[in-house]
Amino acid sequence: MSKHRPTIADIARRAGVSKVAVSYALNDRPGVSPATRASIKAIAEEIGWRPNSAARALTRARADTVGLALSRPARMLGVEPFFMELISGIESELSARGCALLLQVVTDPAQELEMYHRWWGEGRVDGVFLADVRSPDPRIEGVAELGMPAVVIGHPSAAGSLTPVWSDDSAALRDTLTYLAALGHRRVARVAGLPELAHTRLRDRAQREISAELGLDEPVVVHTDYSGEEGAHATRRLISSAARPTAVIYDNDIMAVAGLSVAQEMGLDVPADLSLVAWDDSQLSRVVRPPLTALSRDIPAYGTHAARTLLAMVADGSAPGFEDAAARLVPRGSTAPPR
Amino acid sequence: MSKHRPTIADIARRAGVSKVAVSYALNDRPGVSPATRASIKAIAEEIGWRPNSAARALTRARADTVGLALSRPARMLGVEPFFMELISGIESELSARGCALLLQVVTDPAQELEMYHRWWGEGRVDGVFLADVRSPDPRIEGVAELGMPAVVIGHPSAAGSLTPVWSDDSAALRDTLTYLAALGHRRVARVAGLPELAHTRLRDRAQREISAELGLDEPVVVHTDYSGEEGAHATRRLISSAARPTAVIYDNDIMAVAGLSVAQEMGLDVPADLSLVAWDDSQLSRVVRPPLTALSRDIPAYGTHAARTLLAMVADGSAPGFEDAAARLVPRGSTAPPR
DNA sequence: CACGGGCACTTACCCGGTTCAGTAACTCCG
DNA sequence: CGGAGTTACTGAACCGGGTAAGTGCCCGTG
Repeated sequence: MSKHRPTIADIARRAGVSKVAVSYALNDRPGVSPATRASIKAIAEEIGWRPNSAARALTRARADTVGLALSRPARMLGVEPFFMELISGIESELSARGCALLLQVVTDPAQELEMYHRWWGEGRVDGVFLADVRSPDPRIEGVAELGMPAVVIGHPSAAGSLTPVWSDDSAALRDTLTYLAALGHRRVARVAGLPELAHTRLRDRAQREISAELGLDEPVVVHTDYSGEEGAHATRRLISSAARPTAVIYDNDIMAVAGLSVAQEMGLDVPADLSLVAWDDSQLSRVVRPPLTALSRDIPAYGTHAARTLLAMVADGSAPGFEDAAARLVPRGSTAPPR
Repeated sequence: MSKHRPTIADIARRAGVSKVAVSYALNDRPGVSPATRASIKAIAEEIGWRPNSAARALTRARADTVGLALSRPARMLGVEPFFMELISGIESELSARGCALLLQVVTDPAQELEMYHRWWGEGRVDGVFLADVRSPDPRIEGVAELGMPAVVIGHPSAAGSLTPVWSDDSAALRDTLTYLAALGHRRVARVAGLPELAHTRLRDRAQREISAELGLDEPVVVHTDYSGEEGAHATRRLISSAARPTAVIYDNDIMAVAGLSVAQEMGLDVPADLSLVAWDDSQLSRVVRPPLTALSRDIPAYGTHAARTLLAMVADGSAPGFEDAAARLVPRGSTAPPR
């Protein structure tokens, strides 16, 4: 067997036609007789021909690849199931359309933007996803300037001129606070994520407004880096504070689990003494005791929608944003009326 | 500003030389005077030129990309921090060498092999990683046949003719069992992962052999799908069995946490009534009460070594395998002498 | 039976960067 | 001062596909 991958020239030689005829035949374009087309396809199949993606990218100016750079420290990435689930959802849509995902883990947003410059300049990708949007976020303007198709995974208010795919955190928070208020809670605190992230700020504001509306106390919000350690620390502080909250909402599940452990360790009964809600549901929420009441959403579907939107942008030059379903509150054993 | 990305022809025109001179200048190859080289580089910098990766791949027959396809169901992926940490480690090495990572989540190994066929046939990747090796695993032979550089993330015994990068699970298990034996445990069970995975089998065998050596009881091993649910279920069964184990080793941390919850729910005191050990450490192990004794390893470093090995294979055609450090036992509050 | 038109296929050239084989001009040396 | 060797650079071809613009050939038709 020859050591080189077969090309259309090889097929053309075998079929006794020009390589143009082969190209037409394989791309199902008119200009070849059915008989020739069939024989060309048979030969292609037989020698295991695949179109060289580089050659194709060169003429079509399409890479059939989209990029995702994540700017979180490595230790943070393992922690949250969110990204893996998002990626698997993105993938399922991409692979169905023969598109690949280029992934890069970087340490900061500046480096991420530089990555996008490189990818775009090198023609490696047709578009990118932007996650973990900050406010303000230099990536937004940077990517917009490049004219590269991009989908922001986050609220429109933070997406600038780019196309957003988002879910309504405010509605989810309203459900949760309404539920907690109905149970009789008045002091609902929140252990939030990184304060520089746009969605953290949006949640902060929504919580203040909705709390006021519902007649709850002004909420105490503690910002963390999403790690279990900081979640535990924040919980300890909240429990020890003068106006101890009767319910706490955590911006991810690892912090909620950490909070649960801390509360139990400090002799509190969950949910009688303290109710806990985890934002984003995972197996973790279900395996601890009591199981955690959680804000559940279909993250793979979220990724799928983002991918679909990005592919539409690449194909048509633009695409409408997409609002995904809001997270759904799943009450479990960690919430109850306060004592 | 022109709508097209600048090419070396643009630079050549501006510099008043041929595009060949530009190519030589930009690649630091002899054949251009220092003055010309400098001016060409300045122009390239000024107009923001980047080499088109497709064009480059076409001539050099190098994609500067390696692939990783993961064949686990989506819901499984989010659960384990392992892959995200591995990927971030792989990335850090790749990006330092200007290489990209193509990621694909597929549903089964057959599809994964098909993916590798496609990638290789299309010239999209220079090599791939193989994770979650089964025994037997059709991917091993399939990839070997293609002649595609590949690194197996797993034990040499399962890697066939491919190059392995692995860590010694047997040594880690020996440390753990020796430690538990020293504490006085005799019935040490294990809640293991998928039985079809080669490393699960290796651990199973090692556990039997080492247990016998140390004079422990023949170990009970329950296989699961790595999910918290099955971990909880397995733990319930073990606790309810006639010969209840006094210590349990879990093949991942989510199952260990699930097991901890189940044990506590069933009224057992951890560690007095039941000692627990988690294989692979994460934040999770530290935030629960008691914190879990864990087999800790530097997973990003593992990924880095795998990437380094693969890049060496791509460059030189072959590379020696690499044995990474074995997991280190980190004793925490979940292990103690049996009552 | 000449002519328009469609079919099946080819020739020629492009994409963007690399490589090989020149070719002038300039330097060195006997 | 002629020939060898070096330097700085260029033209043409190539990688593996794609597209635009032909070119014969057969067919139907007025």
